[in-house]
Amino acid sequence: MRTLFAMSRVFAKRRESRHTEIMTTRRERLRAATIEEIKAAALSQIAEAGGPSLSLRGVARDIGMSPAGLYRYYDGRDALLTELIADAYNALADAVEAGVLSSGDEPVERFVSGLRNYRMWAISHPNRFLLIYGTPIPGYEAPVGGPTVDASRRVGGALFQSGIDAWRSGVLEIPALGRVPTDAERKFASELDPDMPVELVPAMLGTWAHFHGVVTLEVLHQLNWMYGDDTEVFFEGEIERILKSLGIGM
Amino acid sequence: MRTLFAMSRVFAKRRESRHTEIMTTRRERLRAATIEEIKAAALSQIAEAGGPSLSLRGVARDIGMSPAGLYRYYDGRDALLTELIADAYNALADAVEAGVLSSGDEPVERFVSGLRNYRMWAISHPNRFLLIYGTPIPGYEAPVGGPTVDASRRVGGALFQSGIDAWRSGVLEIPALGRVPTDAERKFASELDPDMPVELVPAMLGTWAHFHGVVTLEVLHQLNWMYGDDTEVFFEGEIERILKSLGIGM
DNA sequence: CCTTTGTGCGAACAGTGTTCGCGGTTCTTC
DNA sequence: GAAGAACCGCGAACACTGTTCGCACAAAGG
Repeated sequence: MRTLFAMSRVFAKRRESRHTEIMTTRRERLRAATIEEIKAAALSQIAEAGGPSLSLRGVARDIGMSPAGLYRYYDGRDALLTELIADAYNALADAVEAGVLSSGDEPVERFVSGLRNYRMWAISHPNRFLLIYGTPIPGYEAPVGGPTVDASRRVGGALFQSGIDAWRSGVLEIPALGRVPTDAERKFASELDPDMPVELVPAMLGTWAHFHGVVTLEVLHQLNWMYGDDTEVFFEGEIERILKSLGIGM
Repeated sequence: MRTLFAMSRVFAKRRESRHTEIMTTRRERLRAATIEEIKAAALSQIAEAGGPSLSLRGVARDIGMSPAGLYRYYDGRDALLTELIADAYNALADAVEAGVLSSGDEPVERFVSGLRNYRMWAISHPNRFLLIYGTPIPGYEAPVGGPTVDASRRVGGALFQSGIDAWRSGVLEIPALGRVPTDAERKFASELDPDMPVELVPAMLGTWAHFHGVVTLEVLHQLNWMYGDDTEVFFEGEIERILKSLGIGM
């Protein structure tokens, strides 16, 4: 045991001497491992009983640590939640991006594949989905400049990007906006692509709201009275209606 | 004071002797008043800090009662929540129905008015809205045959009814369903109106999902990065897009 | 008038998040 | 290599939560 400790220290020192930037001392490695263990336990607890019933003492029991000890890693329950929320956003964004990328060259198909992965991730991780798009945790409030806001943008970004790609292919018919575009809409559109019609921005946001509503109702089992456990048939129908409203007849 | 009590007892006795069905003894009246007080305190607490942080001891403090005393009125926190959830469903249904009824004779206008009131109620009572359409409360589970399921049907019923009225007026153009209708969809349609096309059922559910998604994102402030505090302009735009997808060009 | 029923409360139990101060380990610096 | 700083983990405690139990009292019914 002691020799092992000594060896790892030697390795750490060696690395440290080579490039002081990425130095991994023994403590730092253990710390990283502990953090992973904490997050894994918390995630498992959330998956089982939902985000609001995440218990610090519970994860402490799971990993065999005293509740007070956890405070060396997270400054309370809210801090742990903040990280888990950011992770959830990122995981959802990853799923969407993966769907877009892994699905041929046809832009509309890629777009639809992104939507499908959005849904699949939500259905597969309902409690994590509700962590980011459900009722905010009581005491919790997202840090204004924190990691959650960046991560939440990634989700919208991935969807927007594939939507714009679909528009670039020329198959979308965005109907005229029945009102004056907002300054923010105009700014957002011109920053993304100067040639983009402003109407595309509210159309994409509305599309997101539409299928997000479907997914939310699915996750909360609010459609089961009509479709039982097979709500996917409804989701696929809504995909078609969404595409039609974007001027795409499949 | 004593005379007043005596009088009310006389009245109670008299009523009881006349028709024993609807008897309001002194105790029953006091009990009803206490229940109202409890619910009011709980509602105020929810409005302030959200449903999950509803505290039994808190409402006990607010109304000047011991925590244990509350158990004479509600069999624990979940029972109180069940009633508040049912109330919230009913209040939302009332709002939708009021919107439909108070808005002229034109069916589409009535329908849209229902949607607008759905949104308005949600924006005005965000925490009650999240009580019914947000993350379920940790320990809580809706009683299978309880009052919450009936109340939740009322919301859908009001929306469906006004949607069907709009269809009856002949202005809706429901696009063909790209799949075989579900048995449940067929049954539901034929029970509501034998002449109704089956496609109307998923179309109405999808419409609900669409604007429900918008409202949910509004309530959770998930659209503020684009529209600031004025998300109504976006909602109204989505109303138009919804109508267009139902074949109605405003 | 006496009994039954309903009502309210204090105390207690098990659970929670969080803070504090103490030992012991690990790293850093001289 | 030794001294000092930084970090880690824990037990105890505090304030809070929902819930249960038994006891006292008021109201209702015979």
